[in-house]
Amino acid sequence: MTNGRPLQYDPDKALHAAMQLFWSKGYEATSMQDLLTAMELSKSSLYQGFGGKKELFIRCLERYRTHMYETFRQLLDTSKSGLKFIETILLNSASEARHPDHLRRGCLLMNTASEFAQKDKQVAEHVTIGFKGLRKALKVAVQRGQQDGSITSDLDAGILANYLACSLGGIKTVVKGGGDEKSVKEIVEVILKTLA
Amino acid sequence: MTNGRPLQYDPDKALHAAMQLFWSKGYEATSMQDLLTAMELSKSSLYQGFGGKKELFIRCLERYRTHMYETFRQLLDTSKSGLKFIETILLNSASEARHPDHLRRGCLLMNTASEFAQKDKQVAEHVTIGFKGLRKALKVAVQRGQQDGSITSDLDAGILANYLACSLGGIKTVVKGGGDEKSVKEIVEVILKTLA
DNA sequence: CCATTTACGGACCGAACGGTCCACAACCAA
DNA sequence: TTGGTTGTGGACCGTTCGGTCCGTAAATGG
Repeated sequence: MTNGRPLQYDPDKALHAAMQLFWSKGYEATSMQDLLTAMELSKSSLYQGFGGKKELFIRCLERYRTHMYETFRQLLDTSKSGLKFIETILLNSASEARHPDHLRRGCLLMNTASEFAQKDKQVAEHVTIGFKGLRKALKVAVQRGQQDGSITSDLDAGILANYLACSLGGIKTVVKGGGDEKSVKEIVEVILKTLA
Repeated sequence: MTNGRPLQYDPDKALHAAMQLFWSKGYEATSMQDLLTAMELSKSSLYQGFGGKKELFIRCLERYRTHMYETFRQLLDTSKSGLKFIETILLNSASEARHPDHLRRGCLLMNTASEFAQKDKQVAEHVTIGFKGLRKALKVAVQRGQQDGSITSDLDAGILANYLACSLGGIKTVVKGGGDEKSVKEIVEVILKTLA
């Protein structure tokens, strides 16, 4: 019972650092050493506090997901219209094209889906959950757009949300593949035209 | 000068096997052992014949790219219209959704862009070349579609080609993220509607 | 001040990694 | 048959991987 030596690191900060690293480098390419350095804790502390590499990674996925939802929610609340919200998100992804390499890192969820969602049931499940939440968030935005008239009601909100999730993934891919910002912005325009 | 012992393996077959493996597992997750087994040759032969892991990988990228172009060219030649060609490509990607995990592997070029194009200049260059070729092929198809009337001429062919490359990448991502075929087909419909 | 509890640093582990090297095998020309 | 040339199998290399373990540090309650 009761307390022993207190933690010498901030678990939240450490988790954040780990997430950033996984996000930039991917799972396989991130070594325990990398993590220890970035998280500023010792190996024993990492294993004690987070279990191991995979467990840590999954916690990073959860954190990323949660943060993403929260960001979307806030952004939607402060957006003039549903369409404007979506435009902001798409253009935000597009703007990564002019970032330096290490910041042109896409979306952790999609990267993970691409890297090894197929190989690990547990990870795949978390990716699926994340995608589902993304589509849900987009659907809410589309519905709001359909209500405020900024988005066509000719198409089902769920389908449009899926379409947008797909487009978002495509943009991330194009940017990672070296697409310049101008091209990506042109693509965004086409996508937005589809919604209007 | 002249000949010594003849090769005991088929270089083309071996390269093909390596490509399949990299395609399924990604670069980092594919070990030399995996490659030796799949290519059915010895370590020395691999180093002698292909240089090393990275060199081999790049040759796989080249092979993939070439094969992709060839496939597209043939398909376009036998397609009723530009739009039909694009529909075929998109639906083909969508159909991966019902494949078993190890065959739901997306596109080697895009996977590579996602995995580590940022980390290696040489690889990044090959990815860029591959993307450029893909966009070019799509542009040709769009132009044919605009000529035969199956695709709108309201939008620039180059922009539409970029949009399609993006959409293709998005579909691959969605499928990898566990999207079911029905949803993906609905997405394809929206994309096709944009073109018409 | 001591017992207990928890966290930490770092030595250590076996396995796997990509890569090198060399003795030997298999072919050709002379 | 022999010398030159190329390919092959496998031992071997140092490094790094993720992970374990233990002695010690730092806190608490009695």
